[in-house]
Amino acid sequence: MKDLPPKAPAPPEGRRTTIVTLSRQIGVAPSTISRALKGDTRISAETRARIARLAQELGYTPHASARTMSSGRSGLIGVVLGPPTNPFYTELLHEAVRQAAGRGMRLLVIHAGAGAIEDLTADALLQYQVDGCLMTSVELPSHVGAVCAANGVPVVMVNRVARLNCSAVTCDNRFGSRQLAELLVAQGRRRFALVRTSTSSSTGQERDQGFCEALQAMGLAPPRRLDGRSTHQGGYAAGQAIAALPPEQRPDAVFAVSDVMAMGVIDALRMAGLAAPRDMAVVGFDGLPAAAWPHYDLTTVEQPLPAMIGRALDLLRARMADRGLPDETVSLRGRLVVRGSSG
Amino acid sequence: MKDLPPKAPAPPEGRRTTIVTLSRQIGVAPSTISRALKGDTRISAETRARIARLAQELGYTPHASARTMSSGRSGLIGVVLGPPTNPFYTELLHEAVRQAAGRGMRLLVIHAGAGAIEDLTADALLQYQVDGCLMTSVELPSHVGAVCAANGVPVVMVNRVARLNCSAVTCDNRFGSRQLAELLVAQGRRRFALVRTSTSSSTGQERDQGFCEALQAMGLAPPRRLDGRSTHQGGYAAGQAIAALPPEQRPDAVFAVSDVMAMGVIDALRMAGLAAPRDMAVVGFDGLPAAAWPHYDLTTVEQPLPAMIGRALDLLRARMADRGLPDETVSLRGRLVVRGSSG
DNA sequence: GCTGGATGCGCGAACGTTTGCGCATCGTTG
DNA sequence: CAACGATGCGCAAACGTTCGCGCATCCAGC
Repeated sequence: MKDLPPKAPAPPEGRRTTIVTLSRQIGVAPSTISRALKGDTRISAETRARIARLAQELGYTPHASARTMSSGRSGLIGVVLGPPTNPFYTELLHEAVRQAAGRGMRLLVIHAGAGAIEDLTADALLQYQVDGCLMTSVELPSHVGAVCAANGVPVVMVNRVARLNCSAVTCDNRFGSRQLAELLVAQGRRRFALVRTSTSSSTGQERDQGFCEALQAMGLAPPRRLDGRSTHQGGYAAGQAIAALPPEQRPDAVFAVSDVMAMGVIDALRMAGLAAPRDMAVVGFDGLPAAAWPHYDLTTVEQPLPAMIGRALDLLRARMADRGLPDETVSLRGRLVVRGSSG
Repeated sequence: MKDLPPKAPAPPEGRRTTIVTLSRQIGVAPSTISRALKGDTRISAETRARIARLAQELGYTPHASARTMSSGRSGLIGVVLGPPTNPFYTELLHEAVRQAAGRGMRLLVIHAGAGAIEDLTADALLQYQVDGCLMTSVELPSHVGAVCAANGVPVVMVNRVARLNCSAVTCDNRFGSRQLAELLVAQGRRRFALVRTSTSSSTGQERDQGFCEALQAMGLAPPRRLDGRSTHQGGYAAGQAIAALPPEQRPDAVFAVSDVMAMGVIDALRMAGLAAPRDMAVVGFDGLPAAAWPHYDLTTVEQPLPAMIGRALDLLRARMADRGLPDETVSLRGRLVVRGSSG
């Protein structure tokens, strides 16, 4: 099924090429076609080859709905996406689309954005018989979770710890934050500020805690905490607040628990005439492409997004094949990327 | 079908509630249930009410695949999304998700990113019988277009002029750019630079032309052109190049044909010790939320995204109902948003 | 020559919905 | 009183796949 020749986009005849079309032309039963195309070895290699050839010649494409009807599997993965204010979700979606295609899965966007999910929206899960669900939103999409649980649809949370009955894939937030703390301390920084998230984001909490524990372990005072609301604007506001502090109270290092907030901090500092790392080190977490821009040159922990999505899809696939597999939580270590902003 | 009460997430019995379940309980034929739920007036109002009540009680949800099989319509809209480097596409996706849900449509992500679309990916269009396709990518997704055309799937391009046989919804790029040119000239700017896109993006071309025509009409010299590659980084590089010019050759105004590049320009200027609008006015196009940040305070033309998506979905819906409607191109005027960066 | 297992394939039901057509029943009109 | 048009609903055939069985055919072994 690899390098196909040009391939006629559509059979000239009005009707779609189906398994029955093929079966008649070859002279075997439709069930044989179905099995052959799946590579069932009970069908002779020769017959399989003939069928594959004809299928390609006629531009046969399986009808997903028909398959869903009879097999119960749709090949669809429902996706619940976080708000557009954090580019991380955009990266995540792109990676998910890319990897899903390679596994014969498609992404059905159930919901995108910050708001809660309406019942009507969540119904898509049932209507389209999604095989699994990928959730990335920071907020807990209550109804979707309930629907999935009630219908045995496996759920995997990405970048968020599991709630309800579901699996999860996250970056090792504590470890990453500890690395950042240790880096900063090694650079000589001693007075810390932490820009946290306001929502009950588990990811934010873990990064917060990991950082503080590391400071404590090194015998340092806990950081001054500011709310960054998970957005650039929130980080900007926090940066302004920090810049407005009298110099003797100013931290010499700022950890924003997500890159997008760290960028806000940097921009605010710069507007106030301060610069990272000259006046203050700034570090983030996520590993957004933008963190690498010379403008930010942000030290951060890069989440292993490809690996995370890969594991998430694998977890889903395993649970589609065998509901009843226990929930699983996977934590992957990110990569500390030291750039200029940390001094 | 509005304010539903809590609604049992799933019927306790193992099997899904179908139209047949309902028909048996009510004592009418399945076809009657089907018609009643669609509000067919051939079914008496009383029967319809009874059916609606039971359906809700049992938590009936139509089976999308079954519907697709028999009616040929899937309720799915294929989406081809541009690269993650331009936040505009993220905004677009979110708006599309929001509006599609309200119309009983769902979004199936066919492809996301900058690269060309593989045949295997495009096959999803056929497999899932998408009713229509929304394309936003800057690049021309050749194969998808061909597949759609060959199978009578209506296509609407958003933020891109029509090619092949399809409709399109765009912002009035020429008009918007002209407004920007006139604004800048009114502010006393005379020496212009234009940061354009390298790809053969129709949108970029139109904005470029609109701006230049306006300058010409006002008797001014054409702008110096730089390539911004449609990314922040590209804009940044262009900004660096501009900042590196000897002062007497420097433009006093820069038009980047998309906000994301304009932001790159601003960041580069700032890094070089220059500032907008003090040393140079900078304006963009798109109306990204980020343009409003105090950090950028970017004058721009805001694309009427909600209206654009709305029109796009309406165009699709009309063409699903009646293939054979002629292709249509809709151009909507954006709103000039004057902020600080234009001086 | 008969049993026994591969090997290779066909039969037919099932999945849940839509939809064209047709058939009662009822009230109205000529 | 017969003919007739509404009104309200049922019948049954699709739609394209999958999958549990079951049935030939063939070859080997006793």
